[in-house]
Amino acid sequence: MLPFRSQVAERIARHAGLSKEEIEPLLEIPPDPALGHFALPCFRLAKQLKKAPQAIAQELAAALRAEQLVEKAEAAGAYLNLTLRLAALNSTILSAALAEDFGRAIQRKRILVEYMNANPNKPLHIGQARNVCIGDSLVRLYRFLGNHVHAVNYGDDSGVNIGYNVVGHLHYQVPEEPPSGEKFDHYCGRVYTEMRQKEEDDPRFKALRVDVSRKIEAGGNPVAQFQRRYTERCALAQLESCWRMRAYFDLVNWETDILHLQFFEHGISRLKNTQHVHAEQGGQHDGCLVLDLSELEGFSGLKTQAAVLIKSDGTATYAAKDMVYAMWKLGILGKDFYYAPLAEQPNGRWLWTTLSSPSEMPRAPDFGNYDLSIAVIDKRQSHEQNVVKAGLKALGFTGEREYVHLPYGVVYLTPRTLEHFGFVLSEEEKREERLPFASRKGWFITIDDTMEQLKRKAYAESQARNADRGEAWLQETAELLAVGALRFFLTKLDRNKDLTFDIDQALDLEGETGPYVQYTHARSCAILRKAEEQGIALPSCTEERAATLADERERAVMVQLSAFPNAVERAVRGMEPDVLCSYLLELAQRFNTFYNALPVLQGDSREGRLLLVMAVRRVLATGLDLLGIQAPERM
RNA sequence: GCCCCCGUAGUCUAGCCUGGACAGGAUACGGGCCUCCGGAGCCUGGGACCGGGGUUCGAAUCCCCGCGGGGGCGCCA
Repeated sequence: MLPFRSQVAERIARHAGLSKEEIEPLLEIPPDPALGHFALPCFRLAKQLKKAPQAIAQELAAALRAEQLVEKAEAAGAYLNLTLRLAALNSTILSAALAEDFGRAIQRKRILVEYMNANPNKPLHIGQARNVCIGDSLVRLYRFLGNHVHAVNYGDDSGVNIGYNVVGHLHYQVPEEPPSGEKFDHYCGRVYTEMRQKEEDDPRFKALRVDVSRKIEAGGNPVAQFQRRYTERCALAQLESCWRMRAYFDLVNWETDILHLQFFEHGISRLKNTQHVHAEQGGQHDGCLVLDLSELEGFSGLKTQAAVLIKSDGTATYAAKDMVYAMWKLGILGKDFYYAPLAEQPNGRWLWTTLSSPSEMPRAPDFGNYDLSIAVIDKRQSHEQNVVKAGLKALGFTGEREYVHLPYGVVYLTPRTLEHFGFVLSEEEKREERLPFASRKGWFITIDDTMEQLKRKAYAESQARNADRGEAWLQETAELLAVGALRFFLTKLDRNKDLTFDIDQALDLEGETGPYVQYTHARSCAILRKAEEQGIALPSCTEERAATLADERERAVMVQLSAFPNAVERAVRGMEPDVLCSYLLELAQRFNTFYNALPVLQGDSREGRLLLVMAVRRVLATGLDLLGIQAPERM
């Protein structure tokens, strides 16, 4: 927030005969920057001071005019509006905004952000892209604040899904290599669909699949080895889509490693010793190991007051596996994986994989033992995630460490989006406002296809404006604009709200979009470039120069600049990267208004305005980077 | 039956946690703006808080009762 807040509160408090602590929380930023830097609504003081609020505002205004810090003090009805001396205020804001550490903090937590978590047997769709945007932005935000963060993708490679493809390749002569050089995850998706059909047609299929699943879960055999190699390849193809969106990971945790290392047996034996877990005899859960929820908070009124951990056939439920996995995350399991490097990502950061046996590989980063473990999973999983938390609680886990399920709204598709990608809909479906992803019907809008369309559009736009630029530059620019458009589109909406994906909206490059913010950044760069061409040196920040920024449009930008640390803080506190989108749009809008009204390079205020442009450029670039979006100098 | 999330202009949305000045913005529609730093922009016009109570000097915001939409409550994965 604005600097000087507490000084202002202190001065007002002295004149009002109250304490600083009583005044400070009441201070506001006026809705219109022209009104001043701070406002104090005096309604609440009326009772305490036994005066009319309007009178209080007027008396305080008169008294505060004598203050050194204050340029202007006025009463507007019951509001006291204060304008501070610009030299001091502006130079403080500008030098802060121009500094390397603007908005940063010194937090030192160990944090795990687990996201993506797609089944590694098909390409990622744009619903999963929302997950990726939220997850990666959080990783960037936490790191920005100084935390030690690991980004993890959980690979569910033991489910039935995987079995279909493996059976196809091992028993039905489906070639492992994509025939026409198709991207591997897209190929896997097609094979999967074909094998689902094969199971319907061929009575031998199911037995083969059950056998394959058993071997995969047991491990240490050729089928399991084939599966790992195959699944890894598919996951890497999926990760390519993430990398393209500039989302990067540190580790892939494979479910089969959890199985082979017997994490589950180890964790569940500890759960068995708690008073809330018992073997059920008779009733609907006969022969199961269950967690009794009736005495745990948050489950009142449910039909079933118990969660099954181990089924009567001896296998584990998802909730139970998740519980044990959560124990590893928080460092209370007492077991660890083995690790090996898997791939070097485009940003130079190494991606690691878990293993179930020791390797000769170099020492892995210090995975595990997190203070804060965040799992980005859509909100439909809330109940199960509550069961996981209940399990941790039953274990007596109430330490400083925290397990968080970060829910987000479901992504739907508009009918015309499906038609745009060539799917044929029934008349009834066409009339719906939104449709769910339905893999059974093959409705599947992938990140890769959406990115291609975006890139093509951005390319055309950019080419029209930069005819003299080379092909490589155009490609690069179109790519970063496509990423900007997609990530901003998927991030800007309130995390809790359902999102209806419409291709025409997503393809929009005007209005409240990533490219709008990117454009504003390019504009600020253009001014600084022009200054350089004209031999104008970039100024350093002095009070004298800062004091010239007195126009209301300049001040509107200043106020927004000063709010950046607060926007970062709110985005992290609520785990809502969308807050940053709103902030950046507001900053860009205010800057563009300033840009249109006031020339920078001509006139007396050149040095001050250049400082403003420099600061805006920096904050836009920093903010966009926190959303995984590049800030181009030209576009 | 119970629990959770969401209802703001034609459409999409910010503000809600922490109550305060005429509820911001985008899009679509109407009217303007490049002899001047990039028109992916700027200026301008009309258009909205689901309903009813309550608390308060003051409610989009907090509380209660409704209404509407979505999701969840499996030995599924």
